Amino acid sequence: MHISITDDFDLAKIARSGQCFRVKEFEDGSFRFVTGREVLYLRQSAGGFAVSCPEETWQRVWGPYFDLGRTYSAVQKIIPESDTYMQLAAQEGRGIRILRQDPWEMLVTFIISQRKSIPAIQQAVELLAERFGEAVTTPYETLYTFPTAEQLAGAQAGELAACKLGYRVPYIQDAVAKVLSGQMDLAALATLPDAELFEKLKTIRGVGDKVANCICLFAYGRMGAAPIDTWIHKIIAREYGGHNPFPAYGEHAGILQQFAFYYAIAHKERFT
DNA sequence: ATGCAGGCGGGCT
DNA sequence: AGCCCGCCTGCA
Repeated sequence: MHISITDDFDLAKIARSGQCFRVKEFEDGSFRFVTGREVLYLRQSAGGFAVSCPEETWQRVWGPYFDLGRTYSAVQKIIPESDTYMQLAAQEGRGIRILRQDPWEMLVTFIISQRKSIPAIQQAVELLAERFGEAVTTPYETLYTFPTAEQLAGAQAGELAACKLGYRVPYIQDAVAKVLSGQMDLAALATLPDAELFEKLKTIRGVGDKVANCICLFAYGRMGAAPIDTWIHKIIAREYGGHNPFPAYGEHAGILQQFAFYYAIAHKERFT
């Protein structure tokens, strides 16, 4: 099927923006995204995109996933002239979207992410999926779903450790236990105000400010959440004299944070 | 080879 | 409340 997207939308930038760890970029310029049991292949073609799913699935699953209901081009215009770094970052990051991903997957993935590089995170997530997820076969490949809490519940600590989770194993076990017991109802959390959602997520071991903000932003679409990782920390120190510029951007903070992050990793030399 | 990579928990002040 | 240290593991 062929679709058109009029707003800012750049697959390569989205794939490299560090918010999703299971996206695959093929040599012919096409991309693969996975959420739940749904797998999407798409590539840019003549004024739009060729997508592997039917219209119904695109509307129901992938439109929300790519946050197509929001106009990202408008965000470019709200940055004041005085914020020169953000102007630059927003220009460079134009086309990135904040993906609306599965809360459970984000919870586990961002617990894993601490003290790991992006390739290392990807590796651990793939190992988890291969060992505990379910196989899904497409015309192009066989891949594995991200394991549910139920699927991880039976895992021995040693099996989790074999997925290169290291000291995070008890954190993942705590997340599994809290979700299975109903103590942490991830679907119900969607109705909570931002601050309450944030605090509730932090009751899981291994979830601190940064990880909780990532989950708020990438799973619950809380655009005011602006996670401060080492790169954003460097940006604040180096470009803003230690003053965090993101809170002042309110409900645009999360999107701008993502632009700022993308700019930093694309120009590492400027921050090292 | 020390230090670091998209932090966090626990103990201390 | 804020600071410091240790921590699985892979990599340069």
